[in-house]
Amino acid sequence: MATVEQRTEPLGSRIKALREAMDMSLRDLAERSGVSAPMLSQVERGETSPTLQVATKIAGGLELRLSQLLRLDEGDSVSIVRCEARRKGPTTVTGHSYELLSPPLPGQRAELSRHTLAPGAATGGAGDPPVHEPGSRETALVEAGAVTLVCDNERFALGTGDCVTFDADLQHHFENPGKEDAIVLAVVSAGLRRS
Amino acid sequence: MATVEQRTEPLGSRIKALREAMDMSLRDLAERSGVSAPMLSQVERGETSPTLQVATKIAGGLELRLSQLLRLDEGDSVSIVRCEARRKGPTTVTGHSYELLSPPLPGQRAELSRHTLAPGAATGGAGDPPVHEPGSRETALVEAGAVTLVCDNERFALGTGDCVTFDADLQHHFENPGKEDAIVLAVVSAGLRRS
DNA sequence: TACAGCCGTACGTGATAACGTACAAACGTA
DNA sequence: TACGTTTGTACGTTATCACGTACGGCTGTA
Repeated sequence: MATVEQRTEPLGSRIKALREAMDMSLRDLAERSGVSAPMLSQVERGETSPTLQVATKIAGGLELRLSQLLRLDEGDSVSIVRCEARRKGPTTVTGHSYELLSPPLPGQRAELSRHTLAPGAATGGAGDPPVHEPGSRETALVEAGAVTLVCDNERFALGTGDCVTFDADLQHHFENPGKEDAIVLAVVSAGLRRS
Repeated sequence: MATVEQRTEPLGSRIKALREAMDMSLRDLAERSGVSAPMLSQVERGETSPTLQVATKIAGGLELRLSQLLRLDEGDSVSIVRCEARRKGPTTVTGHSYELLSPPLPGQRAELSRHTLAPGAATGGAGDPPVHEPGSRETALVEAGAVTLVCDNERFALGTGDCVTFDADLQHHFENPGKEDAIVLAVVSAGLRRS
């Protein structure tokens, strides 16, 4: 019977490396995680595919969330986007323009964009599409001017230098109530497909 | 026998919601993922805890990485860090100071920091601690001046407005070769514990 | 009213994940 | 050298995961 040769090895190696980095034996991790030592051994060597239940326990024993543990085997290298090579975002609303600063690669963890808002303008209308994918989270920094964040029908006033973090899958947009241009730097992290 | 009432429901609901959002039936997802429809049904209802193998397949059928799928059940709400409430980072090297812009909460996906580099200064020495946790990834935007990124012994020259993304668990630091202060905005995403 | 088609779920079976125990090798100490 | 301890792994058993099949409930069409 030709065993399917499933790609579970890298995770096993990762677990082993992390465990050893924390200077723990299999039995130490077993006690901390509530998973038996032999099971851990098998998982580390890729001889078995753990259940989400035990995988979660193992991650917990390593003081990690399972999502963090799994995320370790992705992406690579260095990627530069030159100032002049920034991708302009489509201008759908007058008074709002933006550029994408992070590289257009799949598997990015965070997308950086720089938004310019004219006085009185807003990013997207009241209840428009500018809602991000489920599970995504946004961090925004006001570089210049002042803006109002409207998130889930609540309003938050933000001045220059203020920084806000919120669930980006909620209905939200920024407004510029001032007399001058406002510049907002936005970091959207952990988005999904299916817009 | 009192079944353990394991907390696997939220993931199941998530899967169901995503599947329905993509307008797919259990059998559709079964074909796309290679997991049987009855299995999917049980997972969605939290009646069983899938193997990492099949969980990966399910995520694949939803066009997601498993880490992304799992990440959906964390965090919440809005969190503001006022300009004057920024936490100053410890100044260990002369000529380098920085502030933390993102909130000091656990479970953050991305940490935003703003670094000021005096002429000739560098963030951390040559091969010093400023290496982030395994698996973390960093996106840096040069706001002012020019800097040189040294990542894994390779050098990258960056001008104002340039943006770079790289694996932050590699040996790296920034240098300011210019005559004026340089300001770098850094986004570190997906870090782990255990520095 | 039928019938064809799909939906999600209950059932029974084989595969395997996860446990507890027991073992051989490596280490430190007396 | 001999012993106690700890390391990681092999073994056999039980729990449960994952499959294929089959069923009742809906929806739309003839």
